[in-house]
Amino acid sequence: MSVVQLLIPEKYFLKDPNSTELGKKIIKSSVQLLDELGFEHFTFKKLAASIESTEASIYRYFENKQKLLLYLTTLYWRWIDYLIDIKMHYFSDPKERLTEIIKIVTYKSELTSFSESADIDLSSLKRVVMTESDKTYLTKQVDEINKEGLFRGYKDLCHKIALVIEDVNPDYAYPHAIVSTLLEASHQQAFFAMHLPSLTEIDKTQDLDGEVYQFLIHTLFKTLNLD
Amino acid sequence: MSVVQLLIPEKYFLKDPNSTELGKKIIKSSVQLLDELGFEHFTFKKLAASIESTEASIYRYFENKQKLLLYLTTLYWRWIDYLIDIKMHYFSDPKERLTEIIKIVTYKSELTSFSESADIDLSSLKRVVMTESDKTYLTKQVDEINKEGLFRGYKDLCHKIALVIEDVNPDYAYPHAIVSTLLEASHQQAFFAMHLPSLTEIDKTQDLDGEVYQFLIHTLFKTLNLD
DNA sequence: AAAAAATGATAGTAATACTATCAAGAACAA
DNA sequence: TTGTTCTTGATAGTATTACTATCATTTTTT
Repeated sequence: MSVVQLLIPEKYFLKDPNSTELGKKIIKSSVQLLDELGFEHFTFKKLAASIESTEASIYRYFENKQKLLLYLTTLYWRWIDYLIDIKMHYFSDPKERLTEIIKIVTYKSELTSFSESADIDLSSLKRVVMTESDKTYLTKQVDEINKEGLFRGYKDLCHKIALVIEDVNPDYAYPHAIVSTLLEASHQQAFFAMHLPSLTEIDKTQDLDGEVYQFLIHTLFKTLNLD
Repeated sequence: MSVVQLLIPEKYFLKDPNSTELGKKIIKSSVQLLDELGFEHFTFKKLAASIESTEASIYRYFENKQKLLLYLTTLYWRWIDYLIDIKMHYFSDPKERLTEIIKIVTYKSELTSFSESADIDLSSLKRVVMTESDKTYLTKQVDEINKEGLFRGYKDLCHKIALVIEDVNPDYAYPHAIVSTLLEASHQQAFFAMHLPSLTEIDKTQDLDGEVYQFLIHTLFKTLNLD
């Protein structure tokens, strides 16, 4: 089994967490703790305690918890991006390609074939991205963070999928808008199914991922006239 | 000109901010300050300073800033809900009704005819809802808050619109899901246009509200087979 | 005029989000 | 092998936040 290294550029950290044992522990444990506590109650002090290190040591890797979250979400999107690249080798029909992309984005099971040096629990990471990733940009510092290039991972992914959409329907006017809408919806609808069920028909007692997939495919195909 | 009183039930506050002058100042100023600082940097201490009162006094009205945000977002959704009720008197064709609803949701100018005893800047409130409202539910306390009934305003609105969708196309399987998706999208796409333009075709240098409207209408009508 | 309610003033606490300093141990190079 | 550098740990300290509590004063109600 091959080990994939997703390269995260250095603008995300002060010291590369992938370069040391402590760094890898920070990544692995932060995913767990974020999943458990949520971003608001997650602190570097608690993280330090959980890996038997110190606050000061963690601050040597990441400027603050926002940057750490940015690192983790970027890792997630880069990895989805990578999975898409691989699958695209096996499908050339743009309609099929679109279907496969939506599968990768929605199904937990599509994620498993990934292993990083700091072996991260991917279900946890997905839950963290689902619940916390919007907070990376819904802040007064968006423009600043954007200038530093820290939303690159998400933007690249969005653009990659938009190109497939242009391929399938060159007349459609909103390829990027529909991609960003549906990427967000994929997380939101799953979240609603679990916590605010009256906002969606998707039923958590059924096959949640499958239902989200059906909803997204239906919306996308109708919108792009692919039926 | 008639003054509309939107009733916000008492579960949102400790003391009704609409019942006193100080309370109205709290509401009015909190919208301004939230717009200016963002939720993370907004504190009751700063709010107290801005209205020349004290932290302790504000805590007599609201348990904490999350509850205050919940109050404000509910005010916003209730008011959209109310505007829809009015407009529905003038339109009986469900397709037209849908169009009018999307207009209310997207266009700033549709909001103006509202005046509350604590005269709130509606453009500010809309910006606050756009940027901060997701944070009311993206938290570990969702279920608890939901049990208290504090998402009622948003859920009621979503259901009201879903009924119109069922009216226009009884065979469509996801009325609530598409409504929650597009309500979220209406804010997100405007936010992206302003801060992360590569995620959308919507152009802030053009008529932003109008373009969001076009995108939503297109997506909705295609999805529901209304063309 | 008395009672009750609302507000202000002040103080205090635990937790958060850092920054700084110094010592100890590991790795690595000459 | 010794010396140097790099990494981590230990500890301390600061400003701010998110509250809670108490008591005095002002305003409103009866």
